Amino acid sequence: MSKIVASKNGSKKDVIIKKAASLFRKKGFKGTSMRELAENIGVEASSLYNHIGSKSELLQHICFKVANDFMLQLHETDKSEISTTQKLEKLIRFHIHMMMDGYDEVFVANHEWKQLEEPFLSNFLTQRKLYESNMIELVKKGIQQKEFKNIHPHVAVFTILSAVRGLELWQRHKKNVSIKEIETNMINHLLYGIAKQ
Amino acid sequence: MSKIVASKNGSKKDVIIKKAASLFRKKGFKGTSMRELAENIGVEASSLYNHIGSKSELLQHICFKVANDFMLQLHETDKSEISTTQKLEKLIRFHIHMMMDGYDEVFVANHEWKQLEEPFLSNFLTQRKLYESNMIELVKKGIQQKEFKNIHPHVAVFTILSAVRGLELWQRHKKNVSIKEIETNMINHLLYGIAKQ
DNA sequence: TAAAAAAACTAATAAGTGTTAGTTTTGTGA
DNA sequence: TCACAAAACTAACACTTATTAGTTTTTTTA
Repeated sequence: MSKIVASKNGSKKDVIIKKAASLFRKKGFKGTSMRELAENIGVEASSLYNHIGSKSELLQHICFKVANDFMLQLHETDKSEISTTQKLEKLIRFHIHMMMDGYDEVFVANHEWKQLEEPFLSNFLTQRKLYESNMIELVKKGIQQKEFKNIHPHVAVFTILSAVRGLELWQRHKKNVSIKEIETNMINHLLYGIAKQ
Repeated sequence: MSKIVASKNGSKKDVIIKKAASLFRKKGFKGTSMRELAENIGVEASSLYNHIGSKSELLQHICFKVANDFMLQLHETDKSEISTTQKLEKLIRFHIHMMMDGYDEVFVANHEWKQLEEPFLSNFLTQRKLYESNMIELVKKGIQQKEFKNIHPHVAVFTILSAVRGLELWQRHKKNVSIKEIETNMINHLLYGIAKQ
């Protein structure tokens, strides 16, 4: 019937992946059928296979694109000549912006990676672990340099990662609070706490 | 062949729900088949229907049990005669313990509620929103009473909820860090921050 | 120990899954 | 305008899904 419309900067495959990310977020990977995806694009299910290899391939593409983006930013931040506190702040800000700009993709990478098949599953988990280790090292350095309190680096990193990850929940309130406001408040909260002392 | 073994305090239905929670967490609701669930219990799929009504019913039971537990604790905490900071701390501690004791169930309630069917889906979301509003009010009071800094209550609550929710990620590191240690560190982090000032 | 109830079984249903084969339509460049 | 390639289509595949009906086995009760 209709035809998959390629947007200016992106192949038809990209259009499919974008829509897949949106549906996978809303209904989950297993909860989204290829027929449903096709219908949302305006095409028959079998036509999708002119552009992609398989359903799993879609998930792989989404997950590893996100993982890559975060990894890249981590390395870049690590190299830059700023204080450890500033590095941590920069990373937190990047998380916040990724969550706002690439909501569907980041969400899917966070929640649907379990549905990856081997060897992609192992690969993904390795990358994630590597990312975490790097952040922990950063916090450790901050403690050594007496920029941070004598906290448990592991717990601190997970608390931060979880908090920014929770920005998912913010999509529903986008209208009421500005990104800038969220960003400032969250960084203050995670770095300086909320209690007066 | 074999028979579903009822544990001392729990009907056979409870055994099924417990196993369902475990599988739903590991493989997702849609990713878990009734045959798989049955096999894990040691019984044919059709036999499950002597004890439960449907697959969805299992998810409903898990989600609303968790929602209820949190709601109850919130009300109880609200009534108790302690400072607002202490109330917030008590709630955070409850979240941490729920996550540690009822890991599978809390995880499923957090991640698989989307798969609920109406009217349960709406019902669940309403309850969650109510919980959030109550926490926001608590933080607002803390600010009025000058216990907390002049933060954005909405952002603060979501940051806290997200952080404790992220305790999911801790299951893999249970061996290396004690619960007590996580608890103390996380509360300090969320209330007082990590940066020296 | 006989009757009743509970809970297992086998077998089947109808619907839905991802994916492929083969064919027709559409768009493009010569 | 004609040939070629890209991308749509229809139809089917083999398999899995949740659930039901009907039957047999096991357990409980009297």
